Amino acid sequence: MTLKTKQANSAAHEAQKFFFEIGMAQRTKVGAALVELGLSFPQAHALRMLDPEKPMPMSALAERLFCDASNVTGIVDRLEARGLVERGSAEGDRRVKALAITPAGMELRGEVMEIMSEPPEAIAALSPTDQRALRDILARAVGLLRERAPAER
Amino acid sequence: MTLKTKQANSAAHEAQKFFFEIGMAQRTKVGAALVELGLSFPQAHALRMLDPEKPMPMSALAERLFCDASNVTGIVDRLEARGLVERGSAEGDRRVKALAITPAGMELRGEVMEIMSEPPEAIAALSPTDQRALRDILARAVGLLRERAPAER
DNA sequence: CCTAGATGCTTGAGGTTGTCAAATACCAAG
DNA sequence: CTTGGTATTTGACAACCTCAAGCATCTAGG
Repeated sequence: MTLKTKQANSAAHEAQKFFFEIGMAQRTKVGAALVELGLSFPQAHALRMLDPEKPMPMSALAERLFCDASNVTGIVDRLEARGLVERGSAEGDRRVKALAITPAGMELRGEVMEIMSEPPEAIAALSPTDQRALRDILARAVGLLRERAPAER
Repeated sequence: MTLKTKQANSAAHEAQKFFFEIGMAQRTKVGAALVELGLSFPQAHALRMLDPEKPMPMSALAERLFCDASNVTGIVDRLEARGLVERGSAEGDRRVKALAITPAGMELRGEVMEIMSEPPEAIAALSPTDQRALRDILARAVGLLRERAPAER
């Protein structure tokens, strides 16, 4: 412990190093693909989070985006200006705006989903066996996380 | 293919879904820890990329940050204003600024490294066996990537 | 030497994201 | 009807980011 610095717990730390590197590369790739669509990362994320089935209040979107409600105003402004999203009125409470995706928005949203679900090159390069193993391990990881912190709110 | 949509290649795609989710959570956690240090993500990243041994030109940092050189000017301005970094002069070419980390910068850099090398909760929650397996698979992934694209510049 | 082009960095304009505090409009309970 | 809470917007301010233009400096051709 004193000589070898941190030998213990090193598997998770090394994994994190690679995880981070792959994530960085992916972020760059995705970012480039999004500019092609004329979308910034937050805009794309907002489009992803919106429910095609049911309109959603601004506040709900802010929560999903982990940012201030006043920030969402601007993001939605730009999306609405391009006709991708509409601010409707919610029934029962005239304060809340019901965010709905327009057909044009759905179209773009589809492309965004495709871009962002595309696996990073590093993962795509793995053997099918490794890919399955990776998926299973990551599935376990998020599973463990969810069962450990279920009462987060 | 027509009925089941995309069944093929789904392992990598599912893996990517989990990968993205873990990455998002980690980004939030790291971001929060960085504000504690009074650092933004780009600033922390810059600090990480600087070489403690050898001063580095602005352009080199811009490359590592994947952004425009003019952007680096501002980021370094703020780091320098806090005494974390110094713009020295490079020998041989009076145009280039040699970026060096100050002792205070090294201190903060250490904390940043620690924060960012901390594995996401999801990964930390895995069994040691899974952690090792994950590390090995990710190591193979970045290895494959590097050997496939060695002549990137 | 000296001049033309290339290179490293900064500056300025302009846009998006982000936060906070204050304003507005509305709901809901006393 | 008044009082307090909630949803959204606005305005001020800061950071990040890109592009185009500018400045100083280097380098190569004549």
